[in-house]
Amino acid sequence: MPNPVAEPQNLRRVGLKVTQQRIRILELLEQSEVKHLSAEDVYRQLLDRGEDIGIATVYRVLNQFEAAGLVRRHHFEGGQALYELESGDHHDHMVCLDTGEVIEFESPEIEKLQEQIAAQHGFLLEDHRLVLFVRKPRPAGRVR
Amino acid sequence: MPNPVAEPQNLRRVGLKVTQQRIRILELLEQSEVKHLSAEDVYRQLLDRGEDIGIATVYRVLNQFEAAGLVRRHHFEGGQALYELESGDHHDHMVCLDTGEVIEFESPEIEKLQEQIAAQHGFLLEDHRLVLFVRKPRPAGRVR
DNA sequence: TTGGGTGCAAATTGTTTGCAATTGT
DNA sequence: ACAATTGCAAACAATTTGCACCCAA
Repeated sequence: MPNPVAEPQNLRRVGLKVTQQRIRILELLEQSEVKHLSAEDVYRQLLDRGEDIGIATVYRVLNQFEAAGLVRRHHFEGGQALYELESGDHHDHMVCLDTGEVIEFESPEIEKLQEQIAAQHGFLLEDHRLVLFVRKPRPAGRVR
Repeated sequence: MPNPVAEPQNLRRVGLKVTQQRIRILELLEQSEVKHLSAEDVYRQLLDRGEDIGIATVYRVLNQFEAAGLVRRHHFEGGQALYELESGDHHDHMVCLDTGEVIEFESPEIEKLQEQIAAQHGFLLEDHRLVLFVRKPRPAGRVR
């Protein structure tokens, strides 16, 4: 079975007390269809589920999770930050400009090139952010 | 001579009235040593130069410039957006985690890979954002 | 002259923080 | 029991907006 993230030991492992709220947030991130959620999304969905939680707690917990490496924070387009569960694999994102859909992808080739470029400038690559903004091509022969 | 950006015709070309404020902002972006400035940076520096301008105008003008393709907005780390003159060439950025220094670089190979990846997913690449977070390596043999 | 542009202050949006009450260990 | 965590409301930071006045075309 896949290692479920919303497990008490995962919280203990990173030195966080196992509270209802933290478990609920992890569960939500894990179960959600949409993988990239804003703090507001998390808050609203938990309220909808009948959970008792405050927006401040959501922000605090997401920050702690990020610091602990449990989640990753993104700043695609639009003011708010989006959080996704840190799955371990390094993947980047493609955002459809028409639908807002977020697609994940991996490219070891690009990663390697990034390392090389950093090295060429005398730096060590610690992390990176790559987002492709894309669009469905107009089908051939189809015109407005 | 290199085509100066802070020229009336560049504003007219994109359908914007030629105002003192717009000219001043373009001049500042063009002359500034540091290429990536926040709205606040632009505002303060213009005030320091003795210009009479409001922060709201700076935001409005920078937004118009972005829409017109004259500047590019970035969201590296930290809350605020940074703006840089759109120079035409496609370059990406490397941010030093220790110093905050921003280095620009180009990589046609990475660009090509991006196109391929988008295509593999049935999309057309419209734009992208790539930021490398880097750090100076601890010199060999030197230990804390 | 006149519609776009500006400055000011107030309003929004997204996020953080102080503090008393609550809860996990 | 005791420190960590929570919820609320207030505080913040970055950016946007309403509106009366102003200025480039």
